[in-house]
Amino acid sequence: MIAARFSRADIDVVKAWPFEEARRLEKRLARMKHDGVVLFETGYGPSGPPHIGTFGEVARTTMVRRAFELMTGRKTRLICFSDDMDGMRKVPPAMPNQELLARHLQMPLTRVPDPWGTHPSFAHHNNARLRAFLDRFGFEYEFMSATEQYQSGKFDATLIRVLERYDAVMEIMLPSLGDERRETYSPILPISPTTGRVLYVPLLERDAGTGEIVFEDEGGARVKMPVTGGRAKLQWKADWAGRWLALGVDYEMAGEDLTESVRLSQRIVRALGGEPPEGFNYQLFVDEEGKKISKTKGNGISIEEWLAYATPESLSLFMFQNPKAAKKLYFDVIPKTVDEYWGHVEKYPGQEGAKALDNPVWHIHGGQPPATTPPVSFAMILTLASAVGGDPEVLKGFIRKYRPGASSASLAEADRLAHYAARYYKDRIEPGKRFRPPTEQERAALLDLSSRLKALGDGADEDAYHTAAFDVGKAHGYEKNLRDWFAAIYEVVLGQSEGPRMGPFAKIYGARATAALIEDALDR
RNA sequence: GGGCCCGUAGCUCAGCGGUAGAGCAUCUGACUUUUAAUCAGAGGGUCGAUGGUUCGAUCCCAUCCGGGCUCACCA
Repeated sequence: MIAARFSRADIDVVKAWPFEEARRLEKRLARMKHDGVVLFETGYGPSGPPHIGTFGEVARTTMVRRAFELMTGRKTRLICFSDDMDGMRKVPPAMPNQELLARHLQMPLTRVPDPWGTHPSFAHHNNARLRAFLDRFGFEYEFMSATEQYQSGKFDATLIRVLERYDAVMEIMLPSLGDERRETYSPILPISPTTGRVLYVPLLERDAGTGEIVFEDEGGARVKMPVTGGRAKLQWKADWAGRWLALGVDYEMAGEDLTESVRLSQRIVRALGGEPPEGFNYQLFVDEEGKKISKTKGNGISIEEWLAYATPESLSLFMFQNPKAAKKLYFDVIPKTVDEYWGHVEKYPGQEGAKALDNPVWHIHGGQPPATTPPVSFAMILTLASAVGGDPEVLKGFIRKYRPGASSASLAEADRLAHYAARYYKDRIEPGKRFRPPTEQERAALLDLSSRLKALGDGADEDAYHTAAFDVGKAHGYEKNLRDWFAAIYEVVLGQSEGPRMGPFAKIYGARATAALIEDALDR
């Protein structure tokens, strides 16, 4: 259906990065003579809630996936893999039941009780949050749990393979380790049969033939047991490599902070006889000053904040743009990104072939961008909000005044934006408002305007209010410079230097309400 | 210090071998009951710097400068 619009020639010249990625993936598959279902993966660590980086990774991976599907017509899957068998290294702060968590340190996250008591484990709780999070954006994916994979035996063959290629794996890993860890390192971590903790202990003996290892358990006993069936797991870089091999992952991207890990995991998977997936390192986000975003410092913005003030599509656009550059993630980019998104939506229907495929909205919507745009820009709604305050209903009224001919679908989009704008105004603009006191001349004129508005009442025509505003200005000495009069209204009453046309404003906001606004300002 | 990534107009980005582009922002003009609408127009970049390859480089190569990440442990 979608493909009918684009020829192979179009697709071959598209420059948009998801297509560049798809081309690299296509080459990999050709090299491997791989003609099955193509597997994309993203990883998630369930020791905390999903965050903006989680969104970015899934969104960007999905963009590559859709480009690849269009390019090749092949079947694909996206696995969101949760590392929920990892041991809990430390108690995550800001959570209930700290002492309960503390008692389960080093245990697999699926063995740690849920501090909120709503799920079978801490990991189950966070996994559920991940899924709810991804579902909220409509991502198409399959969730996969490390614990389930290990326990089901899906990774058994890979664990045995690690035993077989143990020396090669160690040779890759050891140079990357510090002296202390080098002494005790093992790519295979047994789960203690007595305490249930993930053990970071050396393997005293190993037998690839029987699949058994010998290690010193907590308490000092020498234990011999098989690595299979969830009794042991792989450690980090070997784990990643093992997963690629066991699942047959074809594409996975990672943050640039993981560049070195990716390199090592690639070498390991080769040592195990596999082929590393295609993928690239996207850059991390920075704050307005170009500094790394850290949760403890609280710089930059969180996904919750972005979605409080703007649409998910705008966030997707942000993720689409320039993934190889360290992008500045701060408040001022939000409104801009929202309007850029609509600009791209507007252009899309008029674009053909490669041009359309280069358009970010093709990628944001997996080839099916919406046809409707709001009748006013988000910037416009924000300025409106800054004049009339953060009441979405009032904003909606204004939008209909500004664009009487707008379709209902278009207005629905604007209404959605109005709610974001209202919130943005209340949190970000209103606190910074500065009202100046009126001069005596202005005070008299504003009082006059207030009483005339009250006299006209709420039912009058907007022209009547507008005329009143001009009459008052003329009557109070502004006949030659009415601009100053209006500026005075905005600065004294609205706390800003510019504002809306007074007639429509009074009509929609209400004549009495406007009068009250003026009187409040004079009482300030 | 080593490795990887990035550096195009005020901002966000596109262009990736053939006389510098878009959106937003800014400024000007029009609409004469406004100053956020709308329309028309303008200014603004030695494409981080320097060398090299080429008839020709923002685009290729080298070096340098600036920024980010990474080089105990954990993931």
